[in-house]
Amino acid sequence: MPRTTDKRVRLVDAAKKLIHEQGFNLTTLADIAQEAHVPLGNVYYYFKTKEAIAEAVLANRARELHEALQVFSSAASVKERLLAYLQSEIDNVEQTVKSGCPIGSLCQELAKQGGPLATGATQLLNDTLLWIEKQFQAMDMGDHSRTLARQFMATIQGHALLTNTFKDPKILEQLKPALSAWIDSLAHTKKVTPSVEKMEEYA
Amino acid sequence: MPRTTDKRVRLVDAAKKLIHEQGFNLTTLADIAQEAHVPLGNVYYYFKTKEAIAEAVLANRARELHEALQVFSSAASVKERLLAYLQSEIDNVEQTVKSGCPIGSLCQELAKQGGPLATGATQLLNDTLLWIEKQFQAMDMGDHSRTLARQFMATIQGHALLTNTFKDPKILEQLKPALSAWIDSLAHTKKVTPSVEKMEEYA
DNA sequence: GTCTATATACAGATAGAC
DNA sequence: GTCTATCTGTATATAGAC
Repeated sequence: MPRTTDKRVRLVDAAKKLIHEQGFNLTTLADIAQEAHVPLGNVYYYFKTKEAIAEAVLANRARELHEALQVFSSAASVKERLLAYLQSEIDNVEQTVKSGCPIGSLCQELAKQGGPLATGATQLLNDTLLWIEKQFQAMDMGDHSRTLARQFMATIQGHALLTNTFKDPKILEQLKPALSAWIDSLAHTKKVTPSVEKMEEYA
Repeated sequence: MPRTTDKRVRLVDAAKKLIHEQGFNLTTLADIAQEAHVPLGNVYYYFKTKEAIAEAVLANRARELHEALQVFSSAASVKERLLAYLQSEIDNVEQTVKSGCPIGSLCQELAKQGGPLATGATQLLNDTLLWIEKQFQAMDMGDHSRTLARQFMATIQGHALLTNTFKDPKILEQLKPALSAWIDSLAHTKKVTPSVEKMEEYA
């Protein structure tokens, strides 16, 4: 963390990094203070509690996420938009190898302790899911958009878990051709047999 | 926890339950002792450290897993064997809604702290993955068995994460017809076009 | 606004009576 | 083998000098 930027920003950045790498419960305020080059006692001038820092981290991730989704949304086709999202995960694959998906692993951990932190983390996954669902709606997938969105997100989250567990970036990287083909197969299936029944084969 | 069974067993069962529900780091020895109806000081007669209890829990889960895989293996067809595995996850869906997949969430948490516990948790996922891979090999999927196994497991783990995050058992339950159809499509694809290229569409 | 020193709480772990 | 009492370390959080 650069020593020059605003302390509040440095603290949030440090917390964001350490919470991802070590998890929320294992990360101490002393860790965060050290990483941010801020004396421990000074942390409380900026944040009343440890939870308050975590909330700031969640807000930061939310802003970051919405900016990213905005960028992905500018791609011309549904397929390009969905693959842009996947590509952003692949761009961070070394982080994922080391510590898992920043959002997914946070949800796993915070879901267990409930409270406002769990809600905030869930919101991140939910916003992403809604964005993905919108893409499938643009593909005229109608009622199946939600199921397809879950399938898409679960595939990425599941592969992120395996990538982290087995420390192998290829697991996530190999998803790109596979999901690309999957999206094509959906469009293809739709053209050939627009019946609802056929959809379920891929849902 | 019944007060009558052996204390060591009660401690492991209590730790297993609480670690699943609260995570390893948030679960204290006092929690475990209370749940097992064992005085706190007595815990150390059975386990030297907190880590030692966690290792016993992992060993317990490993035994349980291997017994289950043994049972699934007795089904007649590959499809039935794979669906038996999925069904076992669905049978525990209320647990998953509450606390996520016992193995997957443990891997997420313990991967971040490294050490022998992370290795033990990884082993559980790896053993499962190898068993799934064996099933696809029995379907003559050859080199693609590993990729298909990852896809299968990632789908289940990903949906377990969403089930837990969004507190909705249907997310996991709806997987059964979807994965069933997916397995059929693999077999069908294989019969119609046994080329490697076509496989990747579903990988 | 900044930082040192410290209060408070509770975790893991131990000693030793029974 | 069992359990109470306690040690020790460390985390969150506060008080108050500068």
